[in-house]
Amino acid sequence: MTRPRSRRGGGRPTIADVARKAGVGAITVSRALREPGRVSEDLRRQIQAAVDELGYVPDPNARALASARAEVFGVLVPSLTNNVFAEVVRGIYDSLSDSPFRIQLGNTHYSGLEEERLLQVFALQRPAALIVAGIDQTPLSRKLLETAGCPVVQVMETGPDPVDMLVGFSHFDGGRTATEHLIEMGYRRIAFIGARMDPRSQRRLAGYRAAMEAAGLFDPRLVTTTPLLSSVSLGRELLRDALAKMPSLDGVFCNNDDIALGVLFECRRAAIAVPKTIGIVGFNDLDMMQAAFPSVTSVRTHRYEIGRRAVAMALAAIAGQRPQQRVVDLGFELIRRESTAR
Amino acid sequence: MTRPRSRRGGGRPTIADVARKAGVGAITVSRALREPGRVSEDLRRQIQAAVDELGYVPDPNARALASARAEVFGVLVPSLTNNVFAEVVRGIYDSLSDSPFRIQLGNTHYSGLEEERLLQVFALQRPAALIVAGIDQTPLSRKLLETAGCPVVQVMETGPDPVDMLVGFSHFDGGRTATEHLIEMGYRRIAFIGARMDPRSQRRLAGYRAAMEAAGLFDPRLVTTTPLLSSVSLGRELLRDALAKMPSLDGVFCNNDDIALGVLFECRRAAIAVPKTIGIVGFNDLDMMQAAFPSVTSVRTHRYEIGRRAVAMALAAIAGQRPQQRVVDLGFELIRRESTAR
DNA sequence: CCTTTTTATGGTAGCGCTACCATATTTCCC
DNA sequence: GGGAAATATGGTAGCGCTACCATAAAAAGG
Repeated sequence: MTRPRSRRGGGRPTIADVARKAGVGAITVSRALREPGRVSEDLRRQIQAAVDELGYVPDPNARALASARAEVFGVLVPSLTNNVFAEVVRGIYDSLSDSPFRIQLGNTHYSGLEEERLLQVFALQRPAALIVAGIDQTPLSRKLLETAGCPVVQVMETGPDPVDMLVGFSHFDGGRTATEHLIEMGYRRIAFIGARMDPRSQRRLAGYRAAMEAAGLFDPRLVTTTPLLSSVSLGRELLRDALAKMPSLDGVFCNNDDIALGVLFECRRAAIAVPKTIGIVGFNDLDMMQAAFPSVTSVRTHRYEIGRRAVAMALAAIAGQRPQQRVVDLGFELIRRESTAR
Repeated sequence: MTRPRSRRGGGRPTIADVARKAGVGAITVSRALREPGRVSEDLRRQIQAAVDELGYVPDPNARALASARAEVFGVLVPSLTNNVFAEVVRGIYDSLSDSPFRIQLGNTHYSGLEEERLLQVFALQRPAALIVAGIDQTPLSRKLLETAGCPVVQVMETGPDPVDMLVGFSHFDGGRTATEHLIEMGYRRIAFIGARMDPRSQRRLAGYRAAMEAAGLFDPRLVTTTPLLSSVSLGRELLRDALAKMPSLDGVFCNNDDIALGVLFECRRAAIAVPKTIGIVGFNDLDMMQAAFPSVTSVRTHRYEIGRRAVAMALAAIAGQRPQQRVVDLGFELIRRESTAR
């Protein structure tokens, strides 16, 4: 006579096994595990003993089906290889590693359509929370987020109109601050060089432009952009392009640190003195900016902290707490280094 | 009178709705979606029409519960910010984006214990396949992989005894080839500099040592390592340490490209000529190695391809095909550049 | 002391899907 | 043309868990 239970399953103990062993109902086991406060001290101990003895672990799939809510955070980022998002994701992972929540990571490849597709897939799982990069969702994506029925945290930016919650900083201000620093250090013909001109890069460019116009220095020929993905090599090429258009440029604000490093290498290869002839500012302040020779001025952003804060806000919302502030601006810092020390 | 169905669910159409609309049994709908070949052309069309009209999408949680198998690939990597693993993960994501499989990503932080913990969590979901970095699992991890009941692909290395399948290359050979290149170019007091000495780095070091000993050049004072995580800044520090121990060194084989870049920057800062006074070789050949000035010789590894191949092998195994080869060596290439062109 | 409210526990009925088996229906073969 | 084998479809019974409601026991209130 074979035991009828676990006909297909791998024979793992189920909640019924625990209930039998502890001499209680299955539902009480379920409660003891999820809401210990609602079960008497006595039974709780008995149940815990049975759980330990059998090595019972709840099946996440059964749980998700029965409760129509999976213990999953959906996370959507535009890139997995870009160090910036890798840091945000790391902050999210670290913050969730001690919680029961798993992470469902999606890569939108900077595509709104792909973001819509992934949000649709993610919604099927009824996630406990959604974390998405940026605030420029398509109308459909925004509707999907609004109707997801779970806390939503947009990250990396600030803005006036979050779907639910928002953690980040102002890319416009970052771009303006970087440019003002170059102006302050005496540079005048300051170029903007940017690859992968996503909305955040566009706002950095807008900040650059605002600073340049305020100083009466703006000239459209100073701006060199491309939709290609950022890379160090691309930074080299873009500086060559920028110099071809405007041989007299004396400063560069780079969209990000990869580009800045490429610009630095190209300057050295072309024997252009940094910071004497050309000043360079990057964005994000990756570790290598500090190590470079000359070290490179950059706008430090708090990417890891953005990930952590996003999770903290989502967890609070799941626990039913309304946040003090739905929009958190974590700011940035200009780190002055040799590349602009004229 | 309220409709009893979708008591808790969000009112999404279920397989029963589709079956009713198409005038068939629920199980036939299920089959039409999963094994179209087993359902007649006629019904398939009817069912497809009903699916389209209702916008039906199967519930992954219900599917996982009923079939005791989730459409999930578990992926375990030691780091999310290390570009090397980010590329592997990108290859995995890209290969799975058109499949029904989701990805469950875990970060072991280079810890065997954490790997065990994550494997235990992942196993609960009964994933369709597991992809793990490295071949140095703890005995418990190895047992968990063997009893997971799904295809397992270890990646990043080659080796004699895979749990199931294996895609990668020989780090020992990579280290030896890099070192032999330096010897061939006339360098003699060649240092090894390495951070985060995980098993793969250890094997690169072993390859270095083999090449040095074969040439009668090995000296333990040439080896500088640290368990700290790799970074460009750390590369600078380690070169200083290495020079303090052995001021006459004339070549450096670096554990990875971040370290190599740090070494390059430190050389420039200390006005040490590269490649004249010191030759530098990195490992992985990140884009920036080509862009650097001077450009840096490195061992190119096929990280994205490793991810793609791992998925291809896993999918084949899921489809019931026994692989031609359980171990795939994707090799590497030494890319010679200015940093060793004495 | 007898209601009314609260607290603690359990039973039942699914969540939406698929494994398993049963039942036609068709095709094949000698 | 009759029986075996293959093909096509459906019914039933769960997968392991939790929402919902019911009930019993204890606490509170007058």
